[in-house]
Amino acid sequence: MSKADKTKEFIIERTASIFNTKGYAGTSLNDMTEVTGLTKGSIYGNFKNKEEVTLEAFKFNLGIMSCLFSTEMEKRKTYREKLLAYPFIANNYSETTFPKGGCPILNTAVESDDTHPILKQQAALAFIRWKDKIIDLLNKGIEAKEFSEKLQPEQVALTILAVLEGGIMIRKLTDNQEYIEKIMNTLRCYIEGL
Amino acid sequence: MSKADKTKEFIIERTASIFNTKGYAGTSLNDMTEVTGLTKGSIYGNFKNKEEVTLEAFKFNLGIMSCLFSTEMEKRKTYREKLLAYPFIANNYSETTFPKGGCPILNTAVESDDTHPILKQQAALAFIRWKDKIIDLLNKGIEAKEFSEKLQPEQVALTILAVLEGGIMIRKLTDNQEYIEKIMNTLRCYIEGL
Amino acid sequence: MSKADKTKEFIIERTASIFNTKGYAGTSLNDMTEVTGLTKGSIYGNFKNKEEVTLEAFKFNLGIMSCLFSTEMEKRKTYREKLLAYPFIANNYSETTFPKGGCPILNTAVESDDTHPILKQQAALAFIRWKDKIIDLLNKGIEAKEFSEKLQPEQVALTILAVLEGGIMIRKLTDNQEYIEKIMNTLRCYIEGL
Amino acid sequence: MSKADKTKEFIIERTASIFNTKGYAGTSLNDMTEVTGLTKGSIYGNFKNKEEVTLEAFKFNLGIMSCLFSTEMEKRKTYREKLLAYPFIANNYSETTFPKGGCPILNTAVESDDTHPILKQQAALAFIRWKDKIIDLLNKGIEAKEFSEKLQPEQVALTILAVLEGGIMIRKLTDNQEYIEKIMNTLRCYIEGL
DNA sequence: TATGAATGAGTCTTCATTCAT
DNA sequence: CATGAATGAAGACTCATTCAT
Repeated sequence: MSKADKTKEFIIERTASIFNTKGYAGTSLNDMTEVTGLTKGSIYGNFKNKEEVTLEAFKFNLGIMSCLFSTEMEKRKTYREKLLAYPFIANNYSETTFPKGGCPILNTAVESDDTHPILKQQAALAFIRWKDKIIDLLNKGIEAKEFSEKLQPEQVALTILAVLEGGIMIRKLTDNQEYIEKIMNTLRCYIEGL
Repeated sequence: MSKADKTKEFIIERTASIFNTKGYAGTSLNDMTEVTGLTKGSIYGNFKNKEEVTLEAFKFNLGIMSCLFSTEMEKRKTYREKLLAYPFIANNYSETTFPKGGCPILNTAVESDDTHPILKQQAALAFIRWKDKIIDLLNKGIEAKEFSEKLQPEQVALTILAVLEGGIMIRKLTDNQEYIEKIMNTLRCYIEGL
Repeated sequence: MSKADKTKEFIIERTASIFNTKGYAGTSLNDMTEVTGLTKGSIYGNFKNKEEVTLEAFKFNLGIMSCLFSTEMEKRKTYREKLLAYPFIANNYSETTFPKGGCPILNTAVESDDTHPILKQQAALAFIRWKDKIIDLLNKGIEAKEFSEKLQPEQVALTILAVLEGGIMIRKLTDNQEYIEKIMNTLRCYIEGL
Repeated sequence: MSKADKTKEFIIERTASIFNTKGYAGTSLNDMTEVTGLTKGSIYGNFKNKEEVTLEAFKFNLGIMSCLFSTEMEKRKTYREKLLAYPFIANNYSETTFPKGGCPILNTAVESDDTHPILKQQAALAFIRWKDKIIDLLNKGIEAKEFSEKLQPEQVALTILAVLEGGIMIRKLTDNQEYIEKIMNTLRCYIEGL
């Protein structure tokens, strides 16, 4: 890996959480220089734009979250148990493992309505991929006779995601861990009843 | 109502939807003068600073949404039917009735994490009041033997809100009406099964 | 005249000569604040852009030069004498009357080849108007039997302008007053022989 | 020729036309790396700074132009015919033979008034050499009885240059080939009448 | 010698805010 | 009360230049 690539990665690693906290527009070049210790010139030497940093930081945050879910899922065998990884992680949410600032998709969805169409598009894409992944799990679970045949995969997938995102948002808003636990409790029951 | 109060209200009415669309930080004084036809000086004559406008615009957007739900609820008699007003409205969501830009609580929750603590607090308060209102409905419904006695009001209320907010966010992100309909479908079933 | 208009005019007056000296791109906002004593914000309150200032400064410089020629011409009666105003003024060139930095059309022509198409267009327009004005004088002179009927107005007009601009450029480059005098001497003979 | 010299020459060759088009200040190091395919470090390895490149690029452009006139003149026998090479070339001006961007002396004269004294000095020197070369031709022509004895060599030389530069500038400004043809027509007559 | 990476002063522009009128 | 004009800090971004490798 070249030095340029190292610096790029370094910049992304350091800035990602600010982007996810202050918002992708609310994060300034100054924020970025402060947290990296680099100069503006250096950042512009490694990225074309603030937008490019923004986009890659979003991907980075997304990656952390995906990884978190994936590794937990791999530990689990049945499809039902795999799905239960979602409420499990959201419940045992911790700032050290989960991207600081919450779900990057949620954050981007809300922030970049008008202001940043490319980022919004990236987030929408990520969301749909996520949804399709859950649908895939559900279909496999149906095949494996784990879930009811009558189950409507897309509706279920969307519901799981809505509860998840809604829960994360409520936690972020109220800083009340109890709330998300209760919501995830419902989600667990919902999945168990599929 | 004094002239000052009228102007204040006028400013709020006009700016509220920009705030809910562009974000409370992303909306500039220039945006405000453009949409009101007033001068910056005039805005500062009626409000202490941008934050004050921000706060009142948030309240205004909140009011529109509350009103929407309340009037629909009043038409309905049983508590179950009252609760079903939520998925009903979210489903028949329209930019003319619902605040443009989506749920102000959700928006504020996401945007104002670090950047605007007072606004975040207001949103948190509004959320808790909303939650408590649903709890109240649930308790009354239990008393009226509409709902199961075993039902845990806070968990149910939080779940309803999570699905609602999650659904709105997904709609905002994907611009896909079908998605929210499916999610609200689940919510309807959930409420009907209480 | 409103205060805004006064400030605008003030800014133009003060900056015009820098633009004509340092070039329209080479003049920075800092140059402009220094020479006006105003802040950047104030300049942007009165002009949309640096480009807008640039364009108006060009017009201002153009105006000074046109005025210089016009007033000298009005003093003169015959068309031949009127044309002789050009070498006369270029000869008695002085930094106090003539725009500092030389002919704005010449300067703009050279500077804004690629970099500033709108400005170049303005300069080209000004040039053509100037040329047509000379053609008009020539035609009137022909009618008045002052000039030969065989004279080709456009060629003569273009020649006068080329010698004039060439002379100004040579003066600017060499800082040698003698040179322009010699060139204007030729121009005078040329006009006298028409 | 050492490798260093080769690289230097390569850089000059490639950058010269940008300098003459965008201006000596308007051309950035990035422009230079783009057009050469080299790195900034490499350019700084071969030249002390941007100014040095600037100066040599100016010389290079000057050389092209001089060469163009010289070779045309060598084909011609009488001094009058040699002088007529100027309007001939300016008339048959083509972007492939003539330095792109026009006469480097003219460009430098206009651009570098305040901003770049050394470059201006170089241009002034080149101009005077040019003028003296024409004076030389005129004197030889007088000796050879081609031109009138009464002719004032410096005035004629300056006039020729003024018309030439004025014409080139007008062409650059208006992009109208017809204009320069008319001007060069006058110049031809002027030389023929010497 | 050539490179890639970093620098920091500089560019233009927008921001929320103030205040004399 | 409302206005128009001014402020200066902060915004993103580009520049010529340097230096370890």
